[in-house]
Amino acid sequence: MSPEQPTAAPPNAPANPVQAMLEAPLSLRERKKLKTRQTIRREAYRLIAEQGYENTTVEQIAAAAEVSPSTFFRYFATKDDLVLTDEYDPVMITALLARPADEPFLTSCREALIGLIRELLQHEREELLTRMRLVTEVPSLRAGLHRGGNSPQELFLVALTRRAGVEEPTFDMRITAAAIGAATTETVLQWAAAEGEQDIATLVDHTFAVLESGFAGV
Amino acid sequence: MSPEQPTAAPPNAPANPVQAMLEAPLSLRERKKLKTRQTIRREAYRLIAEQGYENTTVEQIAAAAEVSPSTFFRYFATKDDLVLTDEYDPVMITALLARPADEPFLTSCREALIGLIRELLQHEREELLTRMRLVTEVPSLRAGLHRGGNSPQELFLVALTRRAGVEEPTFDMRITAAAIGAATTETVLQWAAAEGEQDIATLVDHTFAVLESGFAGV
DNA sequence: CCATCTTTTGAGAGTTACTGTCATTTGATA
DNA sequence: TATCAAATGACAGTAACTCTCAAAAGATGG
Repeated sequence: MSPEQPTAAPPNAPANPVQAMLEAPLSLRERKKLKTRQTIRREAYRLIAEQGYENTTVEQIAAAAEVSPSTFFRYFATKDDLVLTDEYDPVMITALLARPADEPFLTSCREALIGLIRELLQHEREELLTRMRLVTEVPSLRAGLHRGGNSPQELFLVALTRRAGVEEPTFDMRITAAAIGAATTETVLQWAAAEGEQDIATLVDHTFAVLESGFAGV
Repeated sequence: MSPEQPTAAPPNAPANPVQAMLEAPLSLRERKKLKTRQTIRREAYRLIAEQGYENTTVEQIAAAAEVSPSTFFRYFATKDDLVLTDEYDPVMITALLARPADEPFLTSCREALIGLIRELLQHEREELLTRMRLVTEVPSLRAGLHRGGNSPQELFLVALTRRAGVEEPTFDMRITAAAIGAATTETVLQWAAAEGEQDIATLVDHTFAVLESGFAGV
């Protein structure tokens, strides 16, 4: 019924996950869907840049993308999802699970994060900046960041649970994922707030140093 | 225009902040406002318990509380605020700032938290449990937890900034507040998920031990 | 007690995000 | 070319808000 998200890259996919997804052979139907999705997003970002997020209605976006409002909601469950969803969570989880299991989890996170972000910056730097700026500025988006499923917090929790090979996460895992996820989010937002002028790897390193130190500095 | 929140307890208020707020001399107008606010909340919780959160409309709540929908929104900016807002943030900040300035921030947080929670449990244990259960279950509430102003994250950030005596929080303060705030939230939710049967002081202690250790265990 | 000013309230109209249904179109398949 | 499944659009409906304005009720000074 609803259009599928692009599937996660398999473990043996090419090094660049973004390219990997784009290179996959697609049927006409799938190409059209992808195109529609991209058109909606593109037109949405254009209108939002012109008028602001709150002043841009779903109806306007749908009209600009030449689809009906119904169709808009078939591609994005909510207006917020335009900005909040991306397709990198599975990639990040894969990257996390690819790290040695006996490595401290903080180290795994730092390395996986830096790797993924570097990749993203090469291809979608501007879009990422725009998105993060919107998230910072629009309250409903800021809130939505922590909604079920696609928050960094959930992501780290899944990785931790799987790595431990258990079904249900423990309390320790929950608080760990929560803390690391929140700190990570804050770091990316900080980077966007500085217009991307600070080196994000340095910021991430710094964040994880603070986490590792047990917040000794404050 | 909009009804005022009960003001923060002054530094030299009685030990129990809840009582302190209730003991303040109130004009007839203020008493009515407080009563209206309490009635709305009480009727709302009653209806929500019967029908669930999503199935309970603002119109129903307003009718049950015998006010107009307009008035509902004068008392609660959003339906979510019924569950998400409380009046303890200023109390917590005061408690945090009352700790010695050279104490590690983590210690200050742990002690202030345990103190406040113990206080709350004596008077509003059931309501707190209900609220936290709702927050866990209803997605929009879970998201709203992190919205501007009344999240633990914001609260810790304000405390950190004031304690350092500066205007703008540093990057370190941001990630620290984010991590501690998220871990704290998770802890309280865990307590509620276990129906309040675990000792919350023990849970909090455990959480802060994990934070202090630099996540050495995972 | 009365007159006046201010705050609070209710009524009503309007906007917008979202849901659900159903008939039509369009790509896939044999 | 005929058939089936997926995608779309039109439409009606719901509910959370927002705004405006006039009426009601408490505060205040005489």
